[in-house]
Amino acid sequence: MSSDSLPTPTRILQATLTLLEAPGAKLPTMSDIARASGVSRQAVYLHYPSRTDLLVAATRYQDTQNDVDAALAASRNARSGAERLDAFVTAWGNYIPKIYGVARAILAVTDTDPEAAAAWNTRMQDMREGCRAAIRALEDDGTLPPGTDPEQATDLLWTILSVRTWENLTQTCGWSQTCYLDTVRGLALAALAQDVGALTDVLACPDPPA
Amino acid sequence: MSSDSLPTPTRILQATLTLLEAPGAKLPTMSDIARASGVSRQAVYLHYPSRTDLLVAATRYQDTQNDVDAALAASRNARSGAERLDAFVTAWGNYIPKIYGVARAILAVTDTDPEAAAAWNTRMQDMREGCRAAIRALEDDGTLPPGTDPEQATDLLWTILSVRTWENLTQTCGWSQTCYLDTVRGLALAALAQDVGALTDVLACPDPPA
DNA sequence: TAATCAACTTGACACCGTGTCAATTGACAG
DNA sequence: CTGTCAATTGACACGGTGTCAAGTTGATTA
Repeated sequence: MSSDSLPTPTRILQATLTLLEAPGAKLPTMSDIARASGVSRQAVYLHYPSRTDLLVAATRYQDTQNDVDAALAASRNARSGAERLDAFVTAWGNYIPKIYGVARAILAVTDTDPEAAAAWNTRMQDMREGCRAAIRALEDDGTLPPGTDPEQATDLLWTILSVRTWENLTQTCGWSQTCYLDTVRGLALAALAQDVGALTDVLACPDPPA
Repeated sequence: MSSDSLPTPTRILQATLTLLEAPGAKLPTMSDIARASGVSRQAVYLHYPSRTDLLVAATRYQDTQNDVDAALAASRNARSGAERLDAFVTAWGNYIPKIYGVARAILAVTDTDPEAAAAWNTRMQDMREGCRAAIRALEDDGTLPPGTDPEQATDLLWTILSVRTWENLTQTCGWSQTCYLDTVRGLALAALAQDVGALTDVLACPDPPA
């Protein structure tokens, strides 16, 4: 087994991700994680001094595994601003499901642990850069609505693309991923690229509203 | 003091709301609440068997105090669908800041306590009815984008008007309430009432992006 | 005046999860 | 053989929730 030969910190991270990504799982305790890692509870603390540290390390590890930057960089090749926005929404929207488990765990402790909140914020700041770039491309095209402050447009796009929005539509409302993508893409184009028809035939997915 | 003459359960609820509504406050413990109520910790459990029960009771109490229904009912008088949507967004958007403290506390335990999640969901279901009605008005006007399923349009509006969205824009991004309102109104009109100019000059609030 | 009853208090305790500490084991390297 | 490092074991403190039993207080009723 390759997992036996991996260094302990990595084994712990992988076990953490496995627990976090299990659909509909309860938020794991340190004991759960230790057990799943095949390691004592104290060994976990030996490598990650607190639960928050571990969760943050888990996101970082996950990012290196998934190569976010590569996925998001694809949108840089788009010519028009609208195309770029489209590509960015698609790339990020498809990335969210991969990180949702970890995001959920971090967001859950965010209310009580300011350190976790800070870590998550800087994590999301990177994504915000992508929003910023997409908005700037629209700005160059002159397709932004008249009188729009690019900073606020970035905030809006960033909010539309937030994990919470994804969670609401797919988890609470039961939308499929493709339906989510179509809608959010249409919403972004309609609101920020003045694309009138962007939402035509979009809100019509054959989904059972769970 | 009028608060001395109030029945204990009510005093507890009021103290809870006061703690919850204090800006930037930590989530209060049962001891905090008892102390603020001028009552022993066990007296709290005497009336509310669990923290979740207390929080849920606090929202209900708050709703009766604020008379949500009256505020939201105003939107029923609008003639056109777009006007109705506008009025509803304004009414609900102005209600969110009042309930945010409690909402925050309930949402925080939602991840671990399914009972709290259920209570909050039914709480939000009422609001969803308002979304549904606004969408239906647009449907009657024929202003919904072609090929739109009203149920999904409702989901989308409901998500746009979610507490999380408000939280993201006003708390995290530092937007003013009026800026939030203008933007969300514009977003809803642009996306669901095909109002092309709804976002013109809207994303231009003189706010310091905190 | 005395008994009663409900609301409330006091203080203890169990349970769980986080985080800490100290003593111990086992393997590997010089 | 000895040191060192990683990991284990088992104990403990702390904070928060929730429970329990015994006592207090004050108003009502006999």
